[in-house]
Amino acid sequence: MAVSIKDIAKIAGVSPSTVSRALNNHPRISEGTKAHIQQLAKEMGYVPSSIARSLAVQRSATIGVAVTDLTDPYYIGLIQGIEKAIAAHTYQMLLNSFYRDPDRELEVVYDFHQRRVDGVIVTGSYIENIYLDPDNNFFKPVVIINSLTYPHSVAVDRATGMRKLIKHLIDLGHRRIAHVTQPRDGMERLEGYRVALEAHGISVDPALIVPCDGGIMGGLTAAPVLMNLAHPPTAISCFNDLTAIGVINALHRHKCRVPQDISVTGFDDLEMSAYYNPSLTTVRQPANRVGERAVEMLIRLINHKNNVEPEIVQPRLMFRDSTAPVSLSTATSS
Amino acid sequence: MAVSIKDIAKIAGVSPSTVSRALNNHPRISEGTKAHIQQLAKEMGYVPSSIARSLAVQRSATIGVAVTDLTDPYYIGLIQGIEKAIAAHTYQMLLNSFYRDPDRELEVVYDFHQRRVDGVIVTGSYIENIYLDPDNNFFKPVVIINSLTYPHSVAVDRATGMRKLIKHLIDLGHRRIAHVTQPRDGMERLEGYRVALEAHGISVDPALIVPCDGGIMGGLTAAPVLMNLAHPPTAISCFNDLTAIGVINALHRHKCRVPQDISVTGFDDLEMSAYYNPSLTTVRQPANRVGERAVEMLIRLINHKNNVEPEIVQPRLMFRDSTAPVSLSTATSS
DNA sequence: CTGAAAGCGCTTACAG
DNA sequence: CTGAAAGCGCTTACAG
Repeated sequence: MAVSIKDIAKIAGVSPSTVSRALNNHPRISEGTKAHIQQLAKEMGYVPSSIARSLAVQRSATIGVAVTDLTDPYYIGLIQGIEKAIAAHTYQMLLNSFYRDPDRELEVVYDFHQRRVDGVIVTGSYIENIYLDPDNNFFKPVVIINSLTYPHSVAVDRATGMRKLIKHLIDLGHRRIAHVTQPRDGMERLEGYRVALEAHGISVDPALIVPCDGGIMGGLTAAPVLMNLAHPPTAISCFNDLTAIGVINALHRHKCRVPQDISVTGFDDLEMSAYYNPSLTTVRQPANRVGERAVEMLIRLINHKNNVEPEIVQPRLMFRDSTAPVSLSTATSS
Repeated sequence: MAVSIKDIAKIAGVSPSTVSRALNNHPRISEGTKAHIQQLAKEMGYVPSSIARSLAVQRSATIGVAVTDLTDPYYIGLIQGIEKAIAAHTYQMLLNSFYRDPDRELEVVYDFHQRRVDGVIVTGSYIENIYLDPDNNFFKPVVIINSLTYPHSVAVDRATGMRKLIKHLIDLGHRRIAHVTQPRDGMERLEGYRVALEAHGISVDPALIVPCDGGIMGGLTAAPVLMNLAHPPTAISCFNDLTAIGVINALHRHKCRVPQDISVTGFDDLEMSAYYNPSLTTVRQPANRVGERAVEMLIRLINHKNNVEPEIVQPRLMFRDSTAPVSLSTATSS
């Protein structure tokens, strides 16, 4: 269909080998023929086939990225960093989401292998052990984002982030602090919450821990559950910023003011969160940077550098307007 | 490196052709050998090479997607729809952004052609004429999202959306209506703004039209410019929701209440916008659906169906809490 | 139902 | 500096 190296060779009166070398700036080729062939290629509208090249050289210059959820802005931040770094290294990105379905995750990564990507990145894997098992034919390196156990991973220390955030609330005088958790991905944060409370001699009240789906809707449904408690919280720490926004919306409907009547915290620090009303106190996960680091790590692995170590990055607290000292009225009434 | 069809053939004692057919469920193959070979393939950890297959069958089952800006949630909505539809058709997606750089757009699409994608989708192209030019060797179909002139495109009628939105403001009594525009991508919306004003006998005041970058920051800087006018607006229509959020933030800093003192409108209807405070009056662009439609159209083109016509989808107005009747004080003072 | 052969479009060690 | 040949891992028309 398209013009090939052979077509050019025929017209130029040289061998295909020569055309290939001319096009690839091979050192041992006369300047004359090189120029001529490159000119000819342009005229003939030659577009090299990377797929034929990939077959010959046994690398595709492609990285497969399997992402947890395209609907969650946090993962988008990861993708931004990944895409930028991949492009900077002149790779291409095959992108797929698996929407928290382990079977789909496996399918996607298997398909990446069929397509002979040079490596894969997966965010929030549910099946990381499978990648470790040698007889699964996953013969390409895979880097996992946000695993604490996988050897090739870059992760944010969320437990510590949440622990500090809860400490902030305690310092503000809060004692009844709720946590809206996401059962699949929120275990580290929940742990940080527990550790912080216990470190301050506050016992964990199971009634104050409610599950959510990780989106705005989850916050919307979680808040009423908490506010209808006989003994409601004075602060609500949320799985992420989206949940916090849902919680704040529900609170407003309950005529609860944030932060005057109740404090609310997020997690992620989405771009929007600084401009929400009230602006969100939250934990910044440096998603772009984590994405970039994952690509760097993967490329080291692809190039068989063996000095790769798991990376853990510390998140940073962002104190803003959605938290305040516990209000006297609420605190005494509780 | 990995096991190939030939390896299997050797062990099974059949020809590679037979292995290929067994693996592909070819009709004329005995059940016995088929089962045996499939079993063997599994045992040997065979992972077929789609890249070799692509070379042989001359299709890659891959679609290239070039997207304007990965940082803008509107485009993410498009990508969600695209990814879903691509996966449903068992294609794979190669994703790249070009961040509004026409040269980069061309590079990306050229690279897609090198990789022999079966088709490409580009959002908000800056170089659509190039795709039309027959001697550019773009021998694969390309569908453009949001072009009004390209023959294979699906677009939202933004001019009409904006026109209706402005009419809504006029119906609320507003006469001094500003528009925060984005010079590259906002021309249709600006046009809708103009047409609406003129249709109601309101002359367009150039001082009320200010440019922005399409993000929150743009709104943040545009609002003060408008409020410092001798004759400030009573309503501000924004390029998109992000801009509106920036504008509202800046307004709050100016001690202006939205919508009591001034109305603000967005465009896009991001998920967040219904949960912003105040919730945003805006125009919904059905990004997911547009993305899906673009994939459907592209696949028709790939399969050489010739009944493809440009699609234009009508957006829908979402009336919420960021707009209100013009306040008497402000209106009379102006 | 199965095999030998040619081909997809490149690259690259080996000769010259 | 250039060419002939083999190979990357598949598919598929042509015979049998």
